[in-house]
Amino acid sequence: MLSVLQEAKQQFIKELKQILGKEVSVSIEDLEAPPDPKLGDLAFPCFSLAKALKRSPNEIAIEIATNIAPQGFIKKAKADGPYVNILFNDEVFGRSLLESIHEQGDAYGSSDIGKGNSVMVEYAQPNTHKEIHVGHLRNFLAGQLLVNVLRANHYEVIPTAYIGDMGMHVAKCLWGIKTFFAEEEPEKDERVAFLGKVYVKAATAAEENEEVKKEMADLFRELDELKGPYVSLWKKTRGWSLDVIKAIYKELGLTIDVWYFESDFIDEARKIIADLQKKGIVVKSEGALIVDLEQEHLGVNLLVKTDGALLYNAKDIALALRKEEDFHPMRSINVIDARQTLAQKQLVATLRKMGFEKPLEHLSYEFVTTKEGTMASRKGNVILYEDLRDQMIALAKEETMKRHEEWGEKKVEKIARAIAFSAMRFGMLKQDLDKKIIFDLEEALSFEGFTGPYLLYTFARIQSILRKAKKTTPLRTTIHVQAPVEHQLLVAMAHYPEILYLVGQSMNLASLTQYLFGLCQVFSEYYHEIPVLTEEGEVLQERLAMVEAVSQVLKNGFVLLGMEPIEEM
RNA sequence: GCGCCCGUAGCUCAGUUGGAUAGAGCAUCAGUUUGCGGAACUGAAGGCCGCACGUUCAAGUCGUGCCGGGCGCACCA
Repeated sequence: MLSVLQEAKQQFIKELKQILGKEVSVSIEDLEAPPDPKLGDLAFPCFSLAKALKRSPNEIAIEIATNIAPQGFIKKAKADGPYVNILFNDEVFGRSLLESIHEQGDAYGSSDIGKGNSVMVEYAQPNTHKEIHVGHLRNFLAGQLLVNVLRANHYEVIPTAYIGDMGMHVAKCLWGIKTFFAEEEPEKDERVAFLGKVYVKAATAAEENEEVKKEMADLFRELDELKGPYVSLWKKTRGWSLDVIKAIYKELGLTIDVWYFESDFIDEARKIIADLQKKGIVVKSEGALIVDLEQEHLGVNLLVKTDGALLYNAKDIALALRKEEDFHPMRSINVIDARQTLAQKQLVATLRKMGFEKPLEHLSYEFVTTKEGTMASRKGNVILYEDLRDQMIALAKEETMKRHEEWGEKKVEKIARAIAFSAMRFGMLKQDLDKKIIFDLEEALSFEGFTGPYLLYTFARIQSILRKAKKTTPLRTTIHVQAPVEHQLLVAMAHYPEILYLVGQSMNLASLTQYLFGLCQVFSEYYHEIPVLTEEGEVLQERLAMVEAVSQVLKNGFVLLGMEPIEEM
């Protein structure tokens, strides 16, 4: 189904084709948006035509503009230098758009592009025995946004978590418990904090003492085979972590359907490696087992350590094969930290050597640092997710109570949570994935400007208007635009389907937040300039229809971002 | 040393995949409320788009080289 904007574009293209004849080809992709809305709604640059026709682009533009008849979506065409700019007929364009938004409702903006395509998205990959910090948050939220956007484009998405429940970090932690805290049994809500504390102590002990390191490595090898005295402690502490991870996924709205655990791939990985050794793909080098990828300029893929312990890369091979076996996804996207780009390439190259040709896509994102530098559990400068969340909720509560002294505690709590989570989500998603986030608490706690709460506020004001109007009269979809800002608002809403489509294709997630912020800005301007409730009759109804449409578009965007569209705040 | 990413306003970032006069937020200054919610709006100020060549009608955007920052490159995950 075509969006209204596409229909308008098609009409423009059709007219262009009629004027230009068959000797030159023009397509929808040639159309642009003019830099200044005053210039028009769509622009057609004549440069490439100038070359083909050997005439000046300005001349061509004038000729085209004079030959375009005002009809349908097109109110006027004019030549501005080498561009043909057209203005929309607000009555036709506005009515089609408002009808389209009203009819499609929650589905407005979605496309069918992904129909019949399955996509596996792996994105929530924390380790057990460690605390969740703001770095994980970027991964969780970006991954979930990708899932939501792909689903809105009707891809059949399989959201997948991969939990690092086995590895050196686990061994270190268990060693730490046995060595320093054998007697301690933490309270239920302090279990993971306890594991974090143990990890730091164990990690420093390992750095200071070679003997300790050896003990840990021995422990790891035993654990790796799921044997020995530590298995029961591993199971218990692993359970502690999983409880917390699941709770956090739930409160962040992660819709994980498939759970994979690193510990499940140990046997498979060993079998695969043995098989690859026979085939000569895996070879022994410096005592370790590797795949030589020098020819691909990817160094060596180290799979098994000299002491026989499996490395992460080895289990990743098994994971990739298992995904294929379980789901046969047409595409497979891994949302992983940019620091693992080489490892991801090595994985793909190794799989190719094995005859597994399906490419894995790596949606890479830069990590989150503090002003002081990289966060590391050992350095003790990590900003824990739960601390951030609690601070944001506390601040949101304070601000909410300031504004609504009459509200009860329960209501304040509910609204404050929505505000705090919107700030957190938006803050993590508003920036391009390939830019580092230098985490600044003060900035994170800001609720003004380009922030989640600003969007919620805009939405809440819309709801306030709609509540007061009580919708006693049926909504009209005719429109008589009087001010430029009304026209701008229509155009902005019309762009939503295109944005959603492009975000799905390019995985440029931040552009969705940019778009929604821009829409809110235009609406805020409208809000200050155009009265609604003081109007009567048809004008009132038309403006309510407009406001309701904005409400719908914003709501659709909020759902994708995981922001709760609250009625008041 | 090799590879990848980043460099745009004081700070944090956009820039429609090569198009018109480079835009937002924060901070600063000056305004707007007995009109639907001031978590808002309007305006001002603020730019050798890291530097230099090149490609072409056109470069913040593409190519090459340099400078600066980050990350990765064999037993961590």
